[in-house]
Amino acid sequence: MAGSEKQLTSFFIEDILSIKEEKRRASNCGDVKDERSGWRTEHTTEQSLSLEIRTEESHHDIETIETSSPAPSSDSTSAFGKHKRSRAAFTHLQVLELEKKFNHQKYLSAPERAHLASSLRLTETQVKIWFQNRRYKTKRKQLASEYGKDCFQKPEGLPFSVTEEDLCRASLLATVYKSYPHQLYRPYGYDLNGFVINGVWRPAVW
DNA sequence: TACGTCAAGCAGGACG
DNA sequence: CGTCCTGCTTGACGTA
Repeated sequence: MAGSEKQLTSFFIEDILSIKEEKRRASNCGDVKDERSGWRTEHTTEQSLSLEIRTEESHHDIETIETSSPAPSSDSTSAFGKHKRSRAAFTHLQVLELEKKFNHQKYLSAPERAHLASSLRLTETQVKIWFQNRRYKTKRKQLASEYGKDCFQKPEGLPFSVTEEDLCRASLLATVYKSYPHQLYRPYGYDLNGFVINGVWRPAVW
């Protein structure tokens, strides 16, 4: 088994275990997620769906769980008509499948997105936003680690002692203040370890 | 209760 | 002009 495949498999195992643990806690303690938000309880109960997914890696494992993700088209206004934003919580299995797809390709075509959305009982917009956020998250982490590495290579340049964690946090702040040159920004043409053809991410060795 | 995480909102740009 | 992208920001929620 290849290294990356092994890593992916262990990731799936961890996730499945965490799902089981969450289920166990839910059955022991009851649903406490919505204690602080009556609005969310009402909303998600209406929108709750049963999700059944057979993963490619574990064909013997069929998980049926409740998703608390509300459809974005659902009404989320208060009695005063002021918009109140929801925050859908995707299930572990939904995230698992999204991660699996993201691991394979960083960008989805419209048909791929539609297929994934329907198979996960999500909207296409939710899948699109998830991939956008996921790419941004990956980039932030990459920038953080690179920035941290650079700083550790020149410890004499720092006026005080800092940990690697501090540097990672600092680099995140650096992105906020747009510290990297705008000229390096290539919206569609690149990714961390590959490139994009017709909106579909391809690895560098593709 | 402060803080971290993450889905969704928003602005602005590229592209067909 | 519509769609999708990046690069944040916002706000709901979990947790230490």
